[in-house]
Amino acid sequence: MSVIQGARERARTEVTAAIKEEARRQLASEGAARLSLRAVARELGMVSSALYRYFPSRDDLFTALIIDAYDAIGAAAEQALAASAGAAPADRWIAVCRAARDWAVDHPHEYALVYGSPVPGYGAPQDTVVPASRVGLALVAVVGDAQHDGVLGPPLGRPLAGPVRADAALLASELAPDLPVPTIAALVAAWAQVFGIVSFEVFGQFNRVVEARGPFFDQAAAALAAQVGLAPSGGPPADGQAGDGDRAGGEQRS
Amino acid sequence: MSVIQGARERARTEVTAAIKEEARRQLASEGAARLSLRAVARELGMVSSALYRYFPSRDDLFTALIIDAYDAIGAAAEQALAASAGAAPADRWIAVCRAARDWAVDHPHEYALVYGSPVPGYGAPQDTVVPASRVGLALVAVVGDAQHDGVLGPPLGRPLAGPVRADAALLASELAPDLPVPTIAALVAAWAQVFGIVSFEVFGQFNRVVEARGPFFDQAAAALAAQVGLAPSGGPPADGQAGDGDRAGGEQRS
DNA sequence: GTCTATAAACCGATAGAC
DNA sequence: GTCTATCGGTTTATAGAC
Repeated sequence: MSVIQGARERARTEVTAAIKEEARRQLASEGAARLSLRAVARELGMVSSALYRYFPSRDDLFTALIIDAYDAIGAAAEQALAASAGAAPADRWIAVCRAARDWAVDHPHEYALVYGSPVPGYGAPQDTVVPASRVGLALVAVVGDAQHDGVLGPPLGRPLAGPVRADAALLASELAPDLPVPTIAALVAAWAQVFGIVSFEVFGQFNRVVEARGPFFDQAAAALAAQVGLAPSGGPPADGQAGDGDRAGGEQRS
Repeated sequence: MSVIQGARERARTEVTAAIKEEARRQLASEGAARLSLRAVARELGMVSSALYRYFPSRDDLFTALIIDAYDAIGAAAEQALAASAGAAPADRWIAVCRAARDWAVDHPHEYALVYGSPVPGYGAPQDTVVPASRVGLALVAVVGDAQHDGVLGPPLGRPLAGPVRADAALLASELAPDLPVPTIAALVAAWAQVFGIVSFEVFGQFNRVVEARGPFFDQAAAALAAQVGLAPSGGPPADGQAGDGDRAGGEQRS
């Protein structure tokens, strides 16, 4: 790639980034379903048709935003995974969960784009599935490392029903052949449950119910760690009263 | 109310119901954010301005749909609660959770309306908060009945951090003064976690991951029952053959 | 790759006759 | 309480000049 082409490419990359950035702003004010190419162009001082040189259709812009969101929350989780290397498995689990939750709280509209209601008429293309799996794989990695270190206990819960076991066995063969099948089943459930807490917080279901949301989340994440077989590391957090900096404020910021 | 007024009222009720019914159809095809009064009117053979006699604004139609959805899923949960009276607490818990999940799977768009991404620009009025609490209260009732029967154990998990305890204590005083505070905290977490599994199923996150979704849900609900202190009733569902699934590991008192 | 112009729709909400 | 008509916007997407 020549220098001139490099410059051209760079300009294109910058415009593409600006479009996505403005689109994310509109995600906040209008929601995914009403994201409008024209409005994005207007705000950027462009004309609507110019956008089509960057994104052939509204759905393509959409897909780019979705992939970016999955990658961002996945990167946050992976960063916590790496930063916690060597720590007690239950603490690593909590750290990874917490990283995903913190990203979601900081980016509620992008979170809604990927973990909220599907947008009718939009079918996620195949390109989204790998980014979509990153948080889950970070959780698998925590458990896999614990297993490797010989400190993984059995998951809590009753024996698996046949069809559940079959699903889990298939998953295990694909992404973590060394983990016991019941552990995989517990992991999948815990994965969904973590996002249940995050969604309740981000989508406002905890309004007037849970105020200390950070500590509450950590408490629930710790219980989920135990559920998948990660032994608690010892004492509770710092139990103190001092807030962890969480406000209880409204769920929508712009 | 006279007979004539009764007839007039009835007609009004029927039109109102027809509007909501058509609006629910559009919820499915367009999503909440794009629900359009004009389109509803068009489909009903009315003129758009006529709708304003029934719903003063789009947001009011919205609110009605939301309340209906909360009431429907709440009624499903309450019906399972009543139908399971006398059964083992863990089984009642699973039945109530399963009723909510089944309703959600049968009504994905209404479910998305209330448990999915908030619609930007719409602020839920106070009228929605009582209906919104019905499923949660059904779960509280299961645990409260178990406590009343003396078969409620301690919740799993570590001791509560101070702020979490404070929130839970306030909630307990409002809706279940007889339940231990840690139980309330575990209940709130379990409540959110149940909906996490439901949302992952309804919103497509389980595609190509979990296929046996009913049994998987029951498995997870059973684990959550144990988490809030409801002892398992005995054997696994029916289906399970030889499990290497291991039972409860170390119990951590709270 | 940005522009103008255009097609062919759509929207919420209101005024005022009947 | 339904109608017509209207205000003042909005949208996706394309054609074709530059």
